[in-house]
Amino acid sequence: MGVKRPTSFDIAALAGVSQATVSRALSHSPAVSEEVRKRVFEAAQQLNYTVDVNARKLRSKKINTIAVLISEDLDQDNPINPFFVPLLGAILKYAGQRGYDVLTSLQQQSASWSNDYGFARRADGLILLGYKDYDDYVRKAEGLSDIGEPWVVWGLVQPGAGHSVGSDNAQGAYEAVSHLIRLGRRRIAFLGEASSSHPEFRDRYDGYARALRENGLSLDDDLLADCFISREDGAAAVARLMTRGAEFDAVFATADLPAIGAMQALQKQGRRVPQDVSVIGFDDLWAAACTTPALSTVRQDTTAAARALVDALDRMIANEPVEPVRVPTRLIIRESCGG
Amino acid sequence: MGVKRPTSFDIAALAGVSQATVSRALSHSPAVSEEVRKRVFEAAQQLNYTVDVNARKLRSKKINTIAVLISEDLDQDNPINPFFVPLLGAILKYAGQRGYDVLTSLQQQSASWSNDYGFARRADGLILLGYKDYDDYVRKAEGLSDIGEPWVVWGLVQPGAGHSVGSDNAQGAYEAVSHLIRLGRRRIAFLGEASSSHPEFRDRYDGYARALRENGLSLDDDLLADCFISREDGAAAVARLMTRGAEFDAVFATADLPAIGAMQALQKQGRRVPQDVSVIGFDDLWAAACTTPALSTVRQDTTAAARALVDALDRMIANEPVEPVRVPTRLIIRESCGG
DNA sequence: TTGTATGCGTTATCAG
DNA sequence: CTGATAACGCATACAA
Repeated sequence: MGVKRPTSFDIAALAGVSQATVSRALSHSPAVSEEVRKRVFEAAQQLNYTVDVNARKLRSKKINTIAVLISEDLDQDNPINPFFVPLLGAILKYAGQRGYDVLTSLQQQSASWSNDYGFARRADGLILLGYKDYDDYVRKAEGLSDIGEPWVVWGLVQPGAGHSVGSDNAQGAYEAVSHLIRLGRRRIAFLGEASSSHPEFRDRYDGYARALRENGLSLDDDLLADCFISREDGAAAVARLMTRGAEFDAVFATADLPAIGAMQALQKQGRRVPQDVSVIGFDDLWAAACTTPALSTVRQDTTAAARALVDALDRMIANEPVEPVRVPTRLIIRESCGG
Repeated sequence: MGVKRPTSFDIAALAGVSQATVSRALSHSPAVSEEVRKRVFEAAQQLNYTVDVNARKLRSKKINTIAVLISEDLDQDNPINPFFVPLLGAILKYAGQRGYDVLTSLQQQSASWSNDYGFARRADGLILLGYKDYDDYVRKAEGLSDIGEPWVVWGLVQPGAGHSVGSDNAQGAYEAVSHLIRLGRRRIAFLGEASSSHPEFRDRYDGYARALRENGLSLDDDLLADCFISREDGAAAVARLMTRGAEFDAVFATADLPAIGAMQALQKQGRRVPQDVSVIGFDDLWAAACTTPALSTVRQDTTAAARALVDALDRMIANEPVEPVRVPTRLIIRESCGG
């Protein structure tokens, strides 16, 4: 408690060198003799010294901190999109390896990305997870551009926009739906927002549509059910399909949460999964393996995503050019699609 | 990019006051006239000024930052204990409300809590989530005491140890097992580590034992199956019980993850849940509502937990006395226990 | 209520 | 390779 922290001057005195030399030695500057470096480290250890990061950050240009801003308010049960959880974990891990501290903040979706984290020199750059729709995204992005701090956003991948990193949504959906067709399914419902205001979901819809087309199946609007990322929405969407008398033998959902809701709704209506209806989701939440039947899904690679995000941000911080990244997905076959 | 950040001197010049006055005005010091405060805020807004947090942290004693250290390596599928996720979310939210920044870090369980975060004046205090066992805990705690930085740990509640905040594990378990007995279950298996090296689980075991005792049921070692917090462990534990021919009509697991694994293993062996075997878990992960049947469980109140953790830490930082906190749990009845 | 002066603990720029 | 010395941007004791 009361013990005063030692400063680099204390180390200098103990090691018999100047304070400047201590600083150099501790930051592994090449311009310091092995002999002196050793003395400094020993003194530091002896006094239990560590650098005051605040002084360092004040003085140096780079701050070695990344801020992760997560938009919350997904729904009641899931204040944050569960997919973000392993993604955040991967970011924490990889950023840590790269020597970055990570500040994490939950934000109301309505809040501006730039308000809290702009300008304060808290972080060198921002990683953004989640936005409500494309308009919301654009508005927030503009706020960020104004403050000039580097940022990357997870989700949509825009050609030419280096700050965009996302899964290969179209391809992932294409593979999932192709698999369903290969299993003999012909009437495949699509659960999700296909509107252009949700580009990621739109991409998944495009993959869905392409798979149908290439297999000579026609698109049927009766099989489209709008829903957002929640179990309740998925259940409601399936209920709507059934109420309107749509016939379907498979469901492709744009996220695992609605897929799980869909399975539960189907089972409640006495339709067996996968015998009567195949179900495939998107994300591969860990809970996907806990449902009965276990959920087949399109896995998003959170490790690769985290690397891409942090690397992109790191390059932007260093003022290097950055390309948008599209992270490959992988189809995970469990029980819910039957084979 | 290249635009230089304005400093408080720039604001001072624009507002026609001294830098010190700017500082006072912006930190809402009472000793500044309304008139001047207004001018300062206008100037700040005009120049898009925000305080450099690093300079502030260097200069002032308190740095308004909390570090959350999460021990990882739970198992392959779950690099971090899923229960920590909503807890972290609640901490981020509440700490944000209280004006704290939050640094989050994943650590190998083997790592020392103090190594990275001690001394560097990154944070005013530490919140610790997860430790391997009691020995591990003690070792880490000692390291922390050495550095003298305030810390609180989630988990066990030690009388007199203000840095300990946890659920009322014994009571939660007691209520769950009592409920099973009320449903007519008589042979209730306990899944978890009951050893004294895992105090939280030991408390849950004590609650289990008390419920049996008070209802005239005897403890039977045949119904105890060691397992840690993972689906695989839960499944394996049930398999062991069955292999050794133990008869049981209910399972109480010390966490949802093994409870889910147990359900899956039971179903795979053709035993119906809840008709043949009731199952209750502990935590109330969101995934508990996604299983079939939906999992009954003892909910840990992450919101209250987060408040308790942050409040305790806040008091320690302010050098005020702190009492250990035991957060109440709530039994959530779903389908897996049948009633 | 406001201004002046000082220092927080580093890193960076110069000399030597 | 090392040592003075000057910032970094703010908060605060003290004086007015």
